Amino acid sequence: MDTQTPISGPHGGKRERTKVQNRDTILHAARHVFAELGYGATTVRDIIRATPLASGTFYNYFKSKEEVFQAIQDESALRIRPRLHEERARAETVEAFISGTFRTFFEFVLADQKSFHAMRRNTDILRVRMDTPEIIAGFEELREDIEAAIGKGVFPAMDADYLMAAIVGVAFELAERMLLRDDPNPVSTADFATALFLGGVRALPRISQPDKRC
Amino acid sequence: MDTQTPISGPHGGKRERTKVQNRDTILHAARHVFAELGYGATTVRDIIRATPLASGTFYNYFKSKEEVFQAIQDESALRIRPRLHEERARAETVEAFISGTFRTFFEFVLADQKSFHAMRRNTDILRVRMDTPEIIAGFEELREDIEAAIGKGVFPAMDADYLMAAIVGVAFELAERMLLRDDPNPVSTADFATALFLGGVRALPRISQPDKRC
DNA sequence: CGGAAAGTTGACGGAGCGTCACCGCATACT
DNA sequence: AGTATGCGGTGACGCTCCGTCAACTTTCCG
Repeated sequence: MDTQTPISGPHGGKRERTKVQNRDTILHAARHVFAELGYGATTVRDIIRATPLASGTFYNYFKSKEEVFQAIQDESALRIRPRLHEERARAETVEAFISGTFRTFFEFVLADQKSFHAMRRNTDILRVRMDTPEIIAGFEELREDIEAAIGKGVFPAMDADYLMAAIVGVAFELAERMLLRDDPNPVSTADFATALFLGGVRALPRISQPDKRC
Repeated sequence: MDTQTPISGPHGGKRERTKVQNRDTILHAARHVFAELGYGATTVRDIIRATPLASGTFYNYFKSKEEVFQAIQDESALRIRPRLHEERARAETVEAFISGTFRTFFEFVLADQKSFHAMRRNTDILRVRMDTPEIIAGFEELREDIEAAIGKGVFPAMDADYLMAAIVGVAFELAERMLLRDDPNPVSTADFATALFLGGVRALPRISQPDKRC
């Protein structure tokens, strides 16, 4: 007995195992293809071809390339969301709230560069941003954290929705610019954003020679 | 003579006239279809079908739906760019520079709502932003205007590239939020952004009840 | 008026799409 | 172990969209 243990248990079953394995195979291949061709140029067939599976099998797991992409994005969002939330929940000051958010985000983006680039980049001039359920939840969590901070008296009472949008806009746009630089520096990028949100343009770090790059 | 004036001049020629007319027909149809289906779901065939022209004719004018979309975007960009530039060139203070930029932008977006929405919205959760040559030129113009303002002593010496990115990020993200509201108000939205850039979070307009909408 | 050039047409081969009847293998039951 | 059951992988199929191009129509101009 127990020679090659085809345990029929609900989790050790062959069915279950190949199911997660197939899903993983597809996601892995998709990550590769998206990075290679960009989101826009990628076809479902490209992903399938990068896989030993048949086309029908793909559709057992995902409805479209959008859904695959979404699954990949959600994975990233799920990794960073708790970090951001904890950072902000701990914050006793505006400084800690803002700087913690930006620093965590830019550091994550740099580490997760590949996924972030695939997310924003596309063929040529078309940029794509997919706001998956997890990402939208992240935005709403930010808004709630702002509202909580207002409640705690850390922030003045203001339009939390607009502030959330402003933070998101700056975070994504600066992240992209940061990645274009020769030596991306999440700390100094976060410092820039933090100074802006704390004191406005006049509080921005002074520099003698603006960091000029195309 | 001069019954239906088939003037053969280089500009009154029938050839020339139908050329601009066809192009216009396609652009008009495309605007309609993009607004109807969203950018992602639209196919070249959809645009052709919304037109009395044959498929081959379409390709005499545009290579792809991307190119049509780009032409539409460029049109908007060409309308707003000079306004923004003049506003900023006139600015003698940081206030005027920032507030002029945001106010002009949000007012334009509201008026041009349809085009902007087609630009950002897409099927469900996928957002598309196409940075056409004209739009990129607009970003670079903003950076140059910032650098010029630094030169004039209006701005302190800072990372103009990052500031440009921050302004762009806030402008686009707030514009989208603004359009989601029941009664979009470009002035108060611009006031919010301006206060943020002038004095940071603590300078933001106070409100008793945050404007909560999903 | 007539020849040349420019522009339009739509049918065509090629590719991606999503489906579904088929079938092999893991699972469940005796 | 042997057998029945049905899950899920397979890939060919019908469909749509793609971009092209040879044939045709219209405009231009001498």
